Amino acid sequence: MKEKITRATKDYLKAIYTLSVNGLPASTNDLAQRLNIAAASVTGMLKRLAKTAPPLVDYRKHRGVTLTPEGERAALEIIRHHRLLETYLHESLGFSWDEVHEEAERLEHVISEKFEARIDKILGHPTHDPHGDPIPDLNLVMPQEASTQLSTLRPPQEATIERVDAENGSLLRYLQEKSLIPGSKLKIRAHSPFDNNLTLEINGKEMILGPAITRHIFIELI
Amino acid sequence: MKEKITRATKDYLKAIYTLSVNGLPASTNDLAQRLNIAAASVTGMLKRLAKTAPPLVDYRKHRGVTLTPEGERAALEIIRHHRLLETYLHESLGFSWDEVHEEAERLEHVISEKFEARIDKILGHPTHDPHGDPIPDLNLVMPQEASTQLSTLRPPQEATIERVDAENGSLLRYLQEKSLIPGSKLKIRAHSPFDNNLTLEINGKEMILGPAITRHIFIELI
DNA sequence: CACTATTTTTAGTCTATCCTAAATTATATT
DNA sequence: AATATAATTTAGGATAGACTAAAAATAGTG
Repeated sequence: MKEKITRATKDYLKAIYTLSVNGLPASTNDLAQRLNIAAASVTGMLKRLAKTAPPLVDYRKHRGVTLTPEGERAALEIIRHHRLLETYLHESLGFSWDEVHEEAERLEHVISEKFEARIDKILGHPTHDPHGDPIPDLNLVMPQEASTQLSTLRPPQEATIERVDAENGSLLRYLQEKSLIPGSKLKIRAHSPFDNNLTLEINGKEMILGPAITRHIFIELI
Repeated sequence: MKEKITRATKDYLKAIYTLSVNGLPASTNDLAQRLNIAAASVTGMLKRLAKTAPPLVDYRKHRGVTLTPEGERAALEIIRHHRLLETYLHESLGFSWDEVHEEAERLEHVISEKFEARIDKILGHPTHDPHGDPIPDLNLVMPQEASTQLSTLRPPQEATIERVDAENGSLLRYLQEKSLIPGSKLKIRAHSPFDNNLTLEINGKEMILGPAITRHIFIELI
């Protein structure tokens, strides 16, 4: 009775999942932008996804989509593949953290459960990928995700970087150069009003970062 | 000017390559069988492949297909991916030799040149995959392939198994159980006429094998 | 609350790749 | 050479997933 879940379907489910973390439905337009597909095409696809058996999404005209339990399950499976792969590419194959996303994006659709199990074991059942994103466990339970943005801190708070929310290669390379990576400890030295720049210290080095950057960095207070 | 080479295209090129090792064209029917596609569909696809720019195959009605230099290049790239992957899955991820084919079949289409280069390096630039099939090198030059069938030997010849030509999982498991794997040394003890069974000794154990098996095993005389 | 700007959907196409059934061509056998 | 069998091609469709242009619905603003 199970419908075949194609590559395109998986991409949609994954996108819907990440766009609706807060529980709110994902909009047609946001999906179109993230998937690089015309909005009209997204509408067509959502209709199809909504009438599979069992339905993968809950879609209502002009109101956006959410995942059904089945859809969420499928999304989590792919996300688990993706993040395990990113970790594996980084740890075992020496890919830099700005390269792993693109490669994992292609591999995630074709690896078997066996492949997944092997790399999971080799990596020691990791809970987070190189960007700090949580990896759903074998039962597809998603670990807690760091949710405090660096941009919300004020002196003299101190924190550890837990997660970086970016797929863009050049931004990631920039962050790495500044040691703005998961695990780094930092102290807030100053905050400037109006532009919301933060002055912070990492590894004894001071730097000033604007909100366009600090919004993408998630931390845990020390 | 380069045409996009799709997944289906690659599958066809690979199949044509392996079906025409001897230089003879591959037939529509053989391709259909190997690819599990209706013969009529193969005809349609071959026509398309013949009129890309540059053409990937040389196709003439009722005469079969051969690869053009461009087609052969593309085929060798995929075969390199496939065989490197099989080797990697076996050596580094602990897949058994009867499992690697299926997994590699899916992965070969999506790995990047970087991924290829990494596993090639990790494996020490292997020249043969776990079944003994030669792996084209970086310049796509194919190493010499063992071409003497075990079925042609007669007592008291001795040989080393170089290659096993099979994709079927249960046959592969059977061969492994009998130590009929690349590297094994064997002695021909007897040959029975009519049924062409061979009695041979491997690791001190004797066994009798019919031509349905010995035809798929390729050796190098000692 | 009416009007405009934005978002979303409808309608009509397109391409790649597959299918089945029928027609044609090639090969083998008398 | 005539015929039967096998292999191949033609013809006509189907489907998934994308596109553009135009229509419709929603949301924001005076």
